[in-house]
Amino acid sequence: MTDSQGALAGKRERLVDGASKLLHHNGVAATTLADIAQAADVPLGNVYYYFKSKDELIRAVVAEHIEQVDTMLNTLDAIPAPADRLKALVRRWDHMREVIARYGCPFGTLACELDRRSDGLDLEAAGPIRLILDWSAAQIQHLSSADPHELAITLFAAVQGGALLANALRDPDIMSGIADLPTAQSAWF
Amino acid sequence: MTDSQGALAGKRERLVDGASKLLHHNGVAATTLADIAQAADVPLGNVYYYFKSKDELIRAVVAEHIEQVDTMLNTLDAIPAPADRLKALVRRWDHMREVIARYGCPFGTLACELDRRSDGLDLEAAGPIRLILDWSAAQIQHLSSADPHELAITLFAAVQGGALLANALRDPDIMSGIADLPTAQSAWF
DNA sequence: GTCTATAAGGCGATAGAC
DNA sequence: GTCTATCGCCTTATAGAC
Repeated sequence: MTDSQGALAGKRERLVDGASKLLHHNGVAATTLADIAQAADVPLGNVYYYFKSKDELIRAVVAEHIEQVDTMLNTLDAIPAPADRLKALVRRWDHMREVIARYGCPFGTLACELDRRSDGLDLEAAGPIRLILDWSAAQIQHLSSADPHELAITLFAAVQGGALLANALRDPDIMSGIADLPTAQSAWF
Repeated sequence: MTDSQGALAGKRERLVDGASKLLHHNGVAATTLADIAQAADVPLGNVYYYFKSKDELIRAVVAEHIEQVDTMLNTLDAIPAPADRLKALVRRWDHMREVIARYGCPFGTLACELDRRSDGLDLEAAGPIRLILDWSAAQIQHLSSADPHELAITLFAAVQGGALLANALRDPDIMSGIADLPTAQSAWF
């Protein structure tokens, strides 16, 4: 119950964690329930005791992402200066550069793939992105007289665009280049 | 033979054009050969006379994208000043902002979805992006003493990140905001 | 070259024993 | 609550008439 990664965690938790990883690495469409069940060491038929459909399992993954972002932003709030909080945010993506170069940003790629749907899931998948943008805008409000919403978008667009290019070109250094930008360093705040 | 969009174009051309649109709007996985055949007004079984598999049809779509980018860049080359060429490049994406807000950048989303594969198609899908980056770097070389490759990535990352956020938030104005940036305006070249 | 009919396989989802 | 067996559908791909 307490272990968030290992085999001792609850079955529901193992299913969500396994699905999260597989969706990121292989994409939504290529990931089957059989794959997820195997990764979580749960028999296929038992998945439906915890989730009534594949879509609902994906929804749980999105909710888990939102939870992770929320935790991350709360951690960043402990940093005294707002400008340093923003720099630390960008540094998080730089630290994930190897994974990003292979599989892209987990939030960005999932939003991109689910955005093509017209059930509610397309908008839900934007949740983590909305959270980060709103938080960033709040930090910027302390720093600049310019439009915080617009500056937040500029900042995170650089991160997401950098992640996309790093992934397409399989080049982790692109993420570092983005993190070193004056933009990301909040020199213009 | 000469019509590139209408029903008079050759079947192969209609198939590629229809597939290109459907892959952009619905994604690779959700698009079936039956959908493509119907959009192109070609019987399902006949598709296999022109393409030996779905993957090869997707490959043809990527090749078509590369062709389109090549044509676009040649057109931009007619603009006298390199700085104006770069601005015009970014403006192209701004002009597509409504489509981008609904379906994302055609090149970016396709690269993102195909990047999760390990056959050759993942790297081929990065072709349009590579072309644009190389061309941008060449323009920047006329303008700045800084690293042209890095500046080109900064510029196009802003465009691609903006497209991703515009799509996730369903907000076309984000694309305009990116186009108005000093970065995109090449103020720092 | 064109098209219909269908084969072959994989998937999400369910039934029902335990 | 757990798990096995399997159903029914959809998709890619092919066989073969025209």
